[in-house]
Amino acid sequence: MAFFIHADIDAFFASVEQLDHPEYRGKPVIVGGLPGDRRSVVSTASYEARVYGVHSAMPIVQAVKLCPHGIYLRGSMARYREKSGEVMAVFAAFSPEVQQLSVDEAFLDITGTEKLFGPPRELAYKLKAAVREKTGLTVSAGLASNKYLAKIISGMSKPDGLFMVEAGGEEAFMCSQPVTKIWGAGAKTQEELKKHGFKSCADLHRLSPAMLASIFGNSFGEFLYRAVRGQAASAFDGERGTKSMSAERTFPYDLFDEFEIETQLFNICSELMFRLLHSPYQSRTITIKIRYGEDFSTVGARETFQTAPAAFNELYDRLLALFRRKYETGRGVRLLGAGLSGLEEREALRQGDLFGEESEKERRLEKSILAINDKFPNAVQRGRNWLGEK
DNA sequence: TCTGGGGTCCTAGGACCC
DNA sequence: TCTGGGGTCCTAGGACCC
Repeated sequence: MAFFIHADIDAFFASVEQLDHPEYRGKPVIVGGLPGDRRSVVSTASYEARVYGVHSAMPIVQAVKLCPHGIYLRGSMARYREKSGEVMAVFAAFSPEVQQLSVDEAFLDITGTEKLFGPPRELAYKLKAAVREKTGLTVSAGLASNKYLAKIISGMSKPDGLFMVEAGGEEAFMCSQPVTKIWGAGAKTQEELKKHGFKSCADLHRLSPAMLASIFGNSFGEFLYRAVRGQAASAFDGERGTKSMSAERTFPYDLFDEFEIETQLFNICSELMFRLLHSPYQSRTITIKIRYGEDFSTVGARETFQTAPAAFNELYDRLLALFRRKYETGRGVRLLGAGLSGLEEREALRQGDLFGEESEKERRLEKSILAINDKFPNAVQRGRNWLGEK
């Protein structure tokens, strides 16, 4: 009998800050931005802050109104990644198969670990205790016969929670839940469900696959059919290699000056190239993304080339050309982004690269330039600004 | 109170080839 | 003289998640 745990670190970013700064403990901590930061949103709020109604994705300005005396922080991803690694290492001691879903959560396949750690509930207690002892953090756990259900129930008794659905009880459990608990049905789908009068999962459970497909489409209909039976585990199956890479920036104020916009594109491109060169990937498909300030509308453009860009300049030239084609001159730019998709392992691509050696030299040169840029973030930007000043 | 940044997957339509 | 289907690759946009 297969069994899984979904383990989720409680209020992760905020908890790390409280761990690193004892003076923050017991106080409302809000990670995501400082009170003056326009257009920032809350990334994580500590439980002390949630009491005031502050939650993830809320604009910082709104959080400040609800909780003016809170401790506001921009946060440090490098630190969180480090701490995440510590927690994942603890997970790995309890299961040979740990599937990390994001920086703060993972599935553990605990099938057949009974002899080592006892029955699932006992293992979960040991796991939680070990995480707390080794890292100072608390996790909430969901235990079920499949990943999908484990994921749904790990959030049912936060923080420091443990919730289990016994084998055989999956369907009955889901039917007792409102449709809002369906993971994978977000705001738009909830609206749609409400419109049709579906309140609980039991309402959906009554429908045939064909009926669900006619309302929600084949793919999503099938997903819902399985979800309300507590069986949508396949949502987490399959290979999970990296498929795309992107960088984007929202500006505190809309940008109107074309030179400034293109300078920002240059910076975003540098960041993307830096990450690309530190990855094993290469890509022939580039994407740009523009969000206009006046109506928050977002447009994108994509182009696939015969070859992957061999050098930074080539990537930038391609992105710039695509941007100029798409951008409606005169409109204020709120967000600018660049991305690479259809990522392939670099070696495979290099086979068809006639100028492999030349490119390799250029790549090495650029790697060092970008490394300098990484240490002195404004060096490259200054260069471009200087070039641009008449 | 306007609404981040990094991803994944799905849909729909067009181009092109057989 | 009008018009098949299937497959593949590509683009734009949107829903969703943490």
